[in-house]
Amino acid sequence: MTSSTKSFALIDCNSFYASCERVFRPDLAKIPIVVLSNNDGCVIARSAEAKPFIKMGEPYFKIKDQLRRHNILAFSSNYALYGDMSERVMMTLESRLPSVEVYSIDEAFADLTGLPEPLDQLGYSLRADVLQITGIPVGVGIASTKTLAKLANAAAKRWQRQTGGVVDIRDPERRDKLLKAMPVEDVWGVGRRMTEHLKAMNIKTAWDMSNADTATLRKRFSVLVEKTARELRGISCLDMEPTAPAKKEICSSRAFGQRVYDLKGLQEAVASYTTRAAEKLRKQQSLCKVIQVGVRTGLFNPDEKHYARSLQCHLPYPTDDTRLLIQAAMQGLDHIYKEGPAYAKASIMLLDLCQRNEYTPDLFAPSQPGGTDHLMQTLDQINQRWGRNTIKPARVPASPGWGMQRQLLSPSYTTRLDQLWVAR
DNA sequence: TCTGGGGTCCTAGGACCC
DNA sequence: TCTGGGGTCCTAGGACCC
Repeated sequence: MTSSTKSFALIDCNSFYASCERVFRPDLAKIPIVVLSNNDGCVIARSAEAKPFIKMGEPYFKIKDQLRRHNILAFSSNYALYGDMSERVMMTLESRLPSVEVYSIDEAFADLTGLPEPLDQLGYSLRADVLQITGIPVGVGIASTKTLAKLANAAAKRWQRQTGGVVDIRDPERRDKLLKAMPVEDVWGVGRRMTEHLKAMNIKTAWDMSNADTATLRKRFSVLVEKTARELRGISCLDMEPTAPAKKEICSSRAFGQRVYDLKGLQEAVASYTTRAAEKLRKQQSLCKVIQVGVRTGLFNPDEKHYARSLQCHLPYPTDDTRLLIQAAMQGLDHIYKEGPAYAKASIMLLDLCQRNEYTPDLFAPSQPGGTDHLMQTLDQINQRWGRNTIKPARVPASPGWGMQRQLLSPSYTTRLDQLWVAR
């Protein structure tokens, strides 16, 4: 028996959000850019030119001077634009590759096993095609396991000029050379805490981890860490997941643009988030048995009194009806609301989900109203066609006082007719 | 004044059962 | 001194990802 070696690629967009902002602003090609989180809170993406000056996660208000000094342009995040650009990139990859797994908004794995050599040439042509069709630059890492492909991709990014953005480490010699050059914290699945532990065990590089005793890793940490070490050795433990499984929980949570002090404001926010979460729920055709509502004050201002509560409410039967979910969330909110605190954030979680077609109605459950399915379907269709919140629950305000701050927002070039490019 | 949002998986430990 | 043993299920919390 010969074990056939697999080939994986990890294709990753460079500075994705920043690159999206540039696609429709060619004048920004050489200008450093950062993209901010919701409410213009902190930095979540940086173009290559901005990286030397600005750290990831820095609060915007703290770095305004630095941005000005280095002529760095800041943008509010524009998820309508990024989501749409992501779809274009993924469709381009899917049209050229037999098996693609969309891993995140800016990354995809591909199974290259059995495709004609040389695979690095395939990598170069993917790069060129995606750039030409979408305007987004990508890097490609190729290896015999997913974890190694991630590492190869990191190398393609780090040594972009030398590698042309494509790195193939299927050759064991090249693989080992890279493993020795990469610090252990750059390994996929090794975060900050794990890095500390591993370093204490004298495991400092990816190479050290690939040679570590797997039984010890499993015992001291978990089976995931063990798998990571095996994958670094070239033993594939993580397979492609071609179709995304249904989510097991759905969350909608957001910090407010301004502090909220009254119950009415919280009710509006909770109703809005519940509406969003219910849309996601119906999109994957699930029903929800438990809804959790939470509120909290700010985390960082020492002058504000802390208050945080959350509560789970059990629905009488699994449902995807926005109205029932809002009703339950409102009852929960009543229980955890207290007058006084300066509320900074509310959240909704839909838990204990089941698939619509797997659900067997409970003989002893309270009688279940029929006929709401069609209503929710129609609602979704109208909002899909005419834009989010064309039809919405009365409690959801059109422009709430607590809404997001996005003062540096670029136009939604690709998803809004009224914000298209204008040719003169 | 101003510090993101949305997920997954694993493990330990408690509750409970026989 | 010694205070059963073994199993399942659930939950909270930790760690990780982008």
